[in-house]
Amino acid sequence: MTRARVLLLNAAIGPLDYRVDREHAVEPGSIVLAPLGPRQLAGVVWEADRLPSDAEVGDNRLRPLAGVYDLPPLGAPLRRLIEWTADYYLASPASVLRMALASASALDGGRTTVEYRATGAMPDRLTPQRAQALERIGERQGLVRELAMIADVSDAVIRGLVKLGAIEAVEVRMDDPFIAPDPDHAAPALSPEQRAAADTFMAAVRDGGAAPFLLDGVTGSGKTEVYFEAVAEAIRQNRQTLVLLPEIALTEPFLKRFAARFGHQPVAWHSDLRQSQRRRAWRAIVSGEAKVVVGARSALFLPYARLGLIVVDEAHESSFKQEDGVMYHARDVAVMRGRFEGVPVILASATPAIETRQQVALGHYTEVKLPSRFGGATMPDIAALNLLADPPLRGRWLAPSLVRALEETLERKEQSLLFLNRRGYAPLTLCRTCGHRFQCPNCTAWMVEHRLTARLACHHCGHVMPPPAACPECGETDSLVPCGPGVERIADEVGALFPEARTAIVTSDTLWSPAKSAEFVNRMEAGEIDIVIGTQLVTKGYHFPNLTLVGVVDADLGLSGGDLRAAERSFQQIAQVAGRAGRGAKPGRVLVQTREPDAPVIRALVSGDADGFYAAETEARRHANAPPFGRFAALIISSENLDDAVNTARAIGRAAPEVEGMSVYGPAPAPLAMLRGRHRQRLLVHARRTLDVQDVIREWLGAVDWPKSVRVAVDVDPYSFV
DNA sequence: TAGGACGGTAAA
DNA sequence: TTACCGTCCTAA
Repeated sequence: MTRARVLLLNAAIGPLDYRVDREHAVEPGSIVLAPLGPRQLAGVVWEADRLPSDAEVGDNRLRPLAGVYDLPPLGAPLRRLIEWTADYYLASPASVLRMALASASALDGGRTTVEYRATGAMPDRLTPQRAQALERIGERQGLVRELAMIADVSDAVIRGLVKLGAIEAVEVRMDDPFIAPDPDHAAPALSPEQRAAADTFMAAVRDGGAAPFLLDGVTGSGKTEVYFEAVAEAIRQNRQTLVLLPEIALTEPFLKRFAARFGHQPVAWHSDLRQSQRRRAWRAIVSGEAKVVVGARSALFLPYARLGLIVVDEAHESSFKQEDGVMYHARDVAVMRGRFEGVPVILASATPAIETRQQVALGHYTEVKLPSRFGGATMPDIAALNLLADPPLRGRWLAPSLVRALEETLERKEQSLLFLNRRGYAPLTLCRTCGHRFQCPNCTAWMVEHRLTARLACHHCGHVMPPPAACPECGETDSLVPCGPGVERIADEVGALFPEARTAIVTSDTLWSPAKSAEFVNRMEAGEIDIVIGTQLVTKGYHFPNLTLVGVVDADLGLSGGDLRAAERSFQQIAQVAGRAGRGAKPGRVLVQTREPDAPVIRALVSGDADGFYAAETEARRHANAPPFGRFAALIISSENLDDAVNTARAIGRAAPEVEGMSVYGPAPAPLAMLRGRHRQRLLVHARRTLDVQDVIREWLGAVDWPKSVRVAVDVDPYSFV
């Protein structure tokens, strides 16, 4: 008898054994439907055939599989990736598998409809209507009503012919096929530097085999054009390409750019797809029809039929780190998938992460450099503005010299960008009389005032309230003051300074849909905007040749807090936003407002000494045994009940094993002590690189029990320490 | 004693 | 995760 070990789409249970009946042929990877208790669940065969009839569950207790889907089995490399991800990030294999089978409705088949066409057979009794119908229909195919219309007979005549076998029903796929991009549609003229880089990647795609690359090119160097050549090569080889982008908001400009190069858009994959779009995309990916897929990190686990290349664009972005559910880092998992599938992986960035640079230094990744801007554009000139020496007016945030620069840029009819990584109008509302601060009831966070939508909002849980007229504490009216600036407040300031200037606020609040994003790009390109005020959303991906001035409103913002990556992240963010300036023929200028012009980050940005900055940061990390030289894991213990969370965290802390090369800190309230109504405690594990922390933690947590209401999540290689 | 809330556990 | 079962409690 045949046994199959099946991994079900149920995060709470491991693989279960089933009986495979004769009518079902399965192999490892087959997507099947299996009975579980009173229900049926989709799953994937993990092992088949040669399973021993183990004593644990005897043959007689096995239930038969309910069915096998008419889909290609998941390949061995993907199954291995699922196992590796579950193992490394301490997640259940089923929760990783769910990302691969991301669309339950796609398993059942694409959307179809039934049409009718003549079979060529003549009915026994050929009435005049029937003869007329068959003659006029000819080779045509359509719905009953359409055929009746064409033949100018009633529906009943057509249905009669169907019954007699003169017309047959055919199932027709309703999803339009995706049009394949054309690798030779509009191949650009590349600089010699770009050509050499492109040739390297094209050779890697042609030769196949795992090969991680770091494409390290300054902002405006034309990295996209270079990896597009690798994509073109993959298309020619009839292999699929996956391009990962850090944010959905970036897909829209990317799709445009891709279509200009390849004649057609790639297949998009992200969490905002409608169910029908998701099903259509999933099936196209599985069949191999989708030649190029561009997506957010979740596209990484899809079952590509013939994967040939993975590109991770803006690979340094921390949004590649998933912060809930399976807490994986898409950049790192992409490299693993490339290894298992035996395909090249290109990590593209102007400001690569220290972890990635270290892989290059160790010889694990090949670095390909583009040290100069494309088309003769020069790197922008970056200067620090000391806010202590040249302070803004009271109640203002733009220093006089930045205001002058904006004025000059306006006079030249060029565009400016003001960068502040804070959504809304003001991050805190305070009562001047009693000192009351508006805090989110569910989170340890202030309520942020949003004037555009007229409300206070929590950026962590989405809690909103109308703007208060009076202080809820002391009842005082006219006593509430907004503290600190957000982009909306800067936009107000710009409006007051330059009433004639046309401004646009660019944040996830204003560019919440692809259409809004496209509209912004169009207005920018048409010169209908003079000054953009934006959050980190505008720091990457955009290419506006007439944008020549970038102002960083508060460079010190990212440096506060004890995050081990704070300096690196500040550097990347400011370097990226600075990179928006002067990408065309006109030179760019960048003014960075700071209270600490002598901080290493600011000095590095102004002097352009990225290498020196990275070298010092790397040395500091090495000294502190921080990643990539040592490793961290965070245990987050959360519960709606504070005592339960605290007690469980203490119990876990007490059970911490003594392991050579590993220290455990805490428990202590997690940096966000309350989030979405749950109290959070944290233990931090710091270990040497070579230690198998996952194994230690698995064993450690396996020996501790906690109430059902308490959730314990492990964040391996955590990114957020704040 | 019926019926509901709760907690533990099996699901192959 | 979901379904089911036993236990305990309350209302009748």
